[in-house]
Amino acid sequence: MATDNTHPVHRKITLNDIARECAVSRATVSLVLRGSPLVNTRTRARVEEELRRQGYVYNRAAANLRRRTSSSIALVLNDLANPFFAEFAAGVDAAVGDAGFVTLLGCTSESPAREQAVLGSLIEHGPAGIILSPAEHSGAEHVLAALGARMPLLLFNRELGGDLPEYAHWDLLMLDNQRGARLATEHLIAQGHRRIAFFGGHGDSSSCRQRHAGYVEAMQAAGLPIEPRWRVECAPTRLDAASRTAALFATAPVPTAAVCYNDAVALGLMLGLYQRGVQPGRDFAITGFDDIAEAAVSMPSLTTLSTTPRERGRQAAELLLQRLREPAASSHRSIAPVKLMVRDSSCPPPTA
Amino acid sequence: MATDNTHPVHRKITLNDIARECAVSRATVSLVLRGSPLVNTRTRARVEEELRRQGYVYNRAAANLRRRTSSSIALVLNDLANPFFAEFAAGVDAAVGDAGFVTLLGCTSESPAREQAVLGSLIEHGPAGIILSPAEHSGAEHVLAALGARMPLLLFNRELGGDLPEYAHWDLLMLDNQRGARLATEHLIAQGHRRIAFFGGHGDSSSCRQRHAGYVEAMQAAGLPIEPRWRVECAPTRLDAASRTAALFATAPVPTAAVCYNDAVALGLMLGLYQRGVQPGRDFAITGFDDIAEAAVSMPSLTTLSTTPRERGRQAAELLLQRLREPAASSHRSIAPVKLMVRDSSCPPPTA
DNA sequence: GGCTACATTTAGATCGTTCCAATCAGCGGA
DNA sequence: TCCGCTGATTGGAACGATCTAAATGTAGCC
Repeated sequence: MATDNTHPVHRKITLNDIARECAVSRATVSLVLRGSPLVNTRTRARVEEELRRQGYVYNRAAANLRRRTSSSIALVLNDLANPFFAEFAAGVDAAVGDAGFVTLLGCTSESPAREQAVLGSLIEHGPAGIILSPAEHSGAEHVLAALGARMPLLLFNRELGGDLPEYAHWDLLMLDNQRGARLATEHLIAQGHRRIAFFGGHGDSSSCRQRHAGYVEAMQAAGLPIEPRWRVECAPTRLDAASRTAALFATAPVPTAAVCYNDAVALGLMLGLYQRGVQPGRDFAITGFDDIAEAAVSMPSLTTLSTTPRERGRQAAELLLQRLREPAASSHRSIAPVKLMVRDSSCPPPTA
Repeated sequence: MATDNTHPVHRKITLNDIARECAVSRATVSLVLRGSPLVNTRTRARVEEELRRQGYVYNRAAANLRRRTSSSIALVLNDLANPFFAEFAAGVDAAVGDAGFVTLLGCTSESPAREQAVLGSLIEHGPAGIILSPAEHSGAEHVLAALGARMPLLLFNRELGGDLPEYAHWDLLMLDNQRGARLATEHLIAQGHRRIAFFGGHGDSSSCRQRHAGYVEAMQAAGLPIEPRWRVECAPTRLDAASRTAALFATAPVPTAAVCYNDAVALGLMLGLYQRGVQPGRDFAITGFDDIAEAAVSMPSLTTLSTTPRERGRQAAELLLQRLREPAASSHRSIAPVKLMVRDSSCPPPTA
């Protein structure tokens, strides 16, 4: 709980040092620091000069202690190495910084146990609020145990398993996965495809379930068949996707297009198609999800759904800051829109 | 300096609350928290029960204030959205967390002005030390102005321009750019190439200069010619690299291989070659630098230099922690090794 | 001179923790 | 009975800032 692995720090210049040297009181120096109009112009100048001269640095921790405030926001991510979350983190940090807060970072590596430990360690530093992208299979009760119900929390990207206590005002920011996959599917249908597969991802991932639901929705609305063998699961990596390509072509009739779980899977599928002598974007249509950097420059360029993770980061930070302003407001669910980027990979079906 | 954009926080349970309820003193509760052997087993049990019951959370800021210690490390990056730095950050955070510290994050977006602002804001939170990957063109005097000379600092990836004050014990961790590029070039030479280009990157980037120097070193050691027109500059992006491909083939004799500044450039060059009807890995050899995730699954797979950014992150954190243990030790420069990953893109030259 | 009004400054308590020196109970030995 | 010793506990002063209420000086006015 209070294990000791901290480290002593060099002697620092304090308000007292400045006050003594200027022959004024601590309080006056404090007023100068905060730009109060109460202090005389001449004293202010003297004090400011002395602050510069001694290289004073403000001790925000001490101020926060006295004022019972906080100046940090914790950001807890399931996977920082994923470019999507890295961009998201950059967006969060920018907005958090603009608001005069600082970002406390924590990574959970998709482990609920680590998530609980990280949360427990971070709250001891007294953040004003927390942005959490939960680890897969993380439950509400763990988060509640680590944070208590009063800590302002914004959940990003995934819902928590288990029951939310209704007295916890936790906000939510999700991608519109379902609508995105529906848009992609509708686009393929409009191109003339009728046999469309849903490729990649795992059924136990909530984002994958939502995207699949959007696909089903569009197919049903168009009266098109949903063949179970056109639902191919794989890990969300290029490599695994490439190796599962054959599953699409096992038995006739074969699909002419695939809605992929995400861009990594889509690019892997492209690779797999090339290896079978099928040219994506001419013989077979593909859509992705995420609009990662490579999507625009792959061969063919990839039709996909743009999620603008940096924007999402800003939005997440702003939602949390809003919550800090009104702690008692009822909890808010936001669904971020996604945008279909039509490129070359979503060709019409070959006219047989 | 002390602008007010913080936010009040809900009433918290303190040592006093626990002490009162257990009819012991604050000091005893504090001893319990820190697992001191001084307290009686029965009182300890009573206090621990009460801590749990009231959902006490330790206030590390207050403790740090009293003990004049710190429990955070600041990590300041020029570009978090870059997967290389994202991995690096994940490594830093893991090691920092293992040591019982927490990571304060800051992004500078390659702007020296922003870097100074971010550093200024972060030190007010009293980190024990700082890991800084400087913005391009950031100078030692700015960093010194923001931090003072006593703050333990580890520079990663880039040196600072301007003069280092010799009294500042700043440590350094760099990639072995020069040796890496030399290895790649030597590998191409061993494959039989004699006309080898250096492709991509900008001359004002120090990592690019180092890599180019390694290329020159290998070429000269082998007695091979270095044609100025085989040094093609471009932005380190796939798109720009693809569009500069033609520059390699402007005048005969044309090169049969290229050492690329990094993987993004190498993948862009592949794209550009395909568009000219040249097949990389058969008609033309390519090497990259970084070993990003796609390098192993591109077509052809990319021979490149692995920099293991997550490992570098751990290493950076550990170097800084070591410095905290011995603040007065003389400054230390570490060069991280890179490893040549031979894959399909570095074919022998076509036997004409 | 005595009064109020205004501009500036300040002493001292406080935030939640840790540290130091002091206290206290119990017990055994001289 | 007195002394010293050990084990357990504690009061009060820090840490570096802020806040409150009160003090100080200085004019202006009758």
